[in-house]
Amino acid sequence: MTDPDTTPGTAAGRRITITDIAARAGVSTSAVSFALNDKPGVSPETRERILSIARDLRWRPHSAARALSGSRAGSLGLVLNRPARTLGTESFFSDLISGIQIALTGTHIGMNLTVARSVQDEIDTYRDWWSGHRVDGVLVIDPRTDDPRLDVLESIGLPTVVVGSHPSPPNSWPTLWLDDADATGTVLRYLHALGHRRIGHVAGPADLEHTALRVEALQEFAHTADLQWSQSLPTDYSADAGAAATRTLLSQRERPSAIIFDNDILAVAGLGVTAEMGVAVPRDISLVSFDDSTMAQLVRPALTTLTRDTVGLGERAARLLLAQLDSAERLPSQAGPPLTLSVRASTARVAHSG
Amino acid sequence: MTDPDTTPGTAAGRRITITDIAARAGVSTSAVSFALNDKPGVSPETRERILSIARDLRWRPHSAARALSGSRAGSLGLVLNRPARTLGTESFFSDLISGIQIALTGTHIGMNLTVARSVQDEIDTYRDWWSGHRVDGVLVIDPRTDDPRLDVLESIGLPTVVVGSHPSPPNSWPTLWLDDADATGTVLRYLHALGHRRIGHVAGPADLEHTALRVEALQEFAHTADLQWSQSLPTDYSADAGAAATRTLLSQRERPSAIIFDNDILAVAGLGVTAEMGVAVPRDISLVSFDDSTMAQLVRPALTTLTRDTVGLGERAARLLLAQLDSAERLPSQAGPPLTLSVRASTARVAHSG
DNA sequence: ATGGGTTACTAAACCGCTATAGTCAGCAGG
DNA sequence: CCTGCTGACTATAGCGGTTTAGTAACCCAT
Repeated sequence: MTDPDTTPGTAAGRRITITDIAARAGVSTSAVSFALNDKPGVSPETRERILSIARDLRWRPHSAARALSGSRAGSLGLVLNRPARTLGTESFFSDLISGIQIALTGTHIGMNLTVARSVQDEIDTYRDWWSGHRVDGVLVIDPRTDDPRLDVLESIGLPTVVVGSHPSPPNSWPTLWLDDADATGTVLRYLHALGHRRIGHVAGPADLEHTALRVEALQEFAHTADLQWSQSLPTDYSADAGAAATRTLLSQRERPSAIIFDNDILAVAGLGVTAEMGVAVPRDISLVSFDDSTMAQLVRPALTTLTRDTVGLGERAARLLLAQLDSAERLPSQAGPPLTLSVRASTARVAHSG
Repeated sequence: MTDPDTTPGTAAGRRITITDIAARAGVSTSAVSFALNDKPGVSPETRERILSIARDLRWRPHSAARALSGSRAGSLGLVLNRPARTLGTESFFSDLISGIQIALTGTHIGMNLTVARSVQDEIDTYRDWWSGHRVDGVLVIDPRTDDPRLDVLESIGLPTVVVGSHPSPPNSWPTLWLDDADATGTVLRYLHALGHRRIGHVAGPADLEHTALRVEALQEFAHTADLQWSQSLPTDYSADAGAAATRTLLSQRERPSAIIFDNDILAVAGLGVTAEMGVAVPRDISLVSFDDSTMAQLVRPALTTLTRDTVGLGERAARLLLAQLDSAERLPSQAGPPLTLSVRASTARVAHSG
């Protein structure tokens, strides 16, 4: 009807483009582009003039136009792939995301997030993101043995940083890794020192790398430290599975004096089972959990946990990915923040049994 | 050196474009575009041929190109703005995100996520997203009284759906709302029926709309149902604040026989305080929590909660936003999924006090 | 046979930005 | 005076789609 630019009250204003800046500065759009991207081809005075106009006009690059003209999508991708139920309860993801965001503030880079329901689903997402030019790189969590996701990411050449439990092989995408075996050793040595010789383990999904590492660490420890008994039971990280596994462990003829849980949900579910079965914590049994969250501190007795700085982990992973985007070669893997033991009320010296 | 297309082993393959499809089908790129977008202008046979080639080639639209020409960014935005600590523990956000993702599967629309540290921060994000054409619309949560975010979103004309506690005023962006006053009434009537006449309330931040509604509902109920005593204490949703508020309530000369918590973190923290102060749940005091999460079910005693389908909420909010994107007018607000009371072990008839 | 209306397509402009090739003035060197 | 070079720009060709304005072929009615 009327010129939308001048119609008062129209909802959406027109966005500022470099053409507007060019017009106002009396130069070509190329000059504006050079100035805004810190490239040679404009005099210092002109550059400053252009920058100040851009600032005045609150100009922001049209991310699609940038992405289209070759360079960057200006976005990182993260796919969450865990049972929906688990997702919400664990603080791991939100902490990780908070950390990523810290790394991203200041840069004009955003984050794309998706929830996948299977590995195949996740792979499809990576493919879509890649062919759709939606993200410049992705963060992959929970690496598996012979992870098909990494093969795909390798083949399409989508820059990746893995958050995992050991350095990635040379010539593959870098990993930010946490030493799960070492952390498990820390817990086991502590329990051993408290006199525990029968140790149960309510583990995560068997195909996750860090599950394997923890299970292995327990087996090895049982061997070298002459435990009387030890057992790892895999779960899907759900509360129900955690409760069931705990019931199984507590129903042994001679029950364990300590149980290690692979995350807080399993641990809290297990704690509920101890109450249900009349086993006192920590008098009759000691509980330790991986993945320290607020929940672990809030339940009674508060849980002894392996604390790790997940926010810092996310931040460092994102920074590593940003660096990888700017690098022609593969960057080396890095060791992530250490896991430390936060001792609370759920662990104690083993009682002299009658 | 050599043609990257034919060089074996090069990491990144070339992306498929509609030009490839057009060449293979022997038609123009326009015809391909028509076919892929279900627009008239191509015969059914040609359309089918084009579609099958696109499928074979695993073509995906270049989101940036689409965004640039078609004016759609192909992405929704969500800004999380709560204390970092809270973020992780509450399942609300992850559930909401899961729901949004459900609504988004199938569409070729993605989700942009950011964490903000203040309202101003959040507003800046919306501005950036809008001028950078990064998102087509946003989901706004936790509306406040006289919310400045909504003013900004209104003025820049960025399509919005609010997740709130009452319908939005006409001619503003639609709200998907949960009836907090009604839900609070449900809890209060139940507690009243159990004989409770002294009811405490550990609330959320005072400037959130739903906090105000709940506080108001309690006051009104206290008046009409002749409670002997009632009090709402605001918190910042943190566990520490929840514990402190609970201590305050339990330190009354004559303490409440029931406490309502505005979310599970507060409730679990409060439950810890009852243990610490030797107040038995539910014998001495009944606890009810809003925002049912796994945590509420896992602690002992399991918490009676107001259960709501947060995943469904996210899904419906996203669908409403998608519909709003396609609509010229403002869509009407909708009532969200109902809140229902899940009674567990933390509530009981009030004991006859001596 | 002519005009008018479909139908099925193609050509080309355009979205905002980047990047390459040109243009032009000014200056140095032979 | 002509050539060559440099610095500061401009013109313009994409990037991969969408969309508008043709256009040619065909059918039907007059």
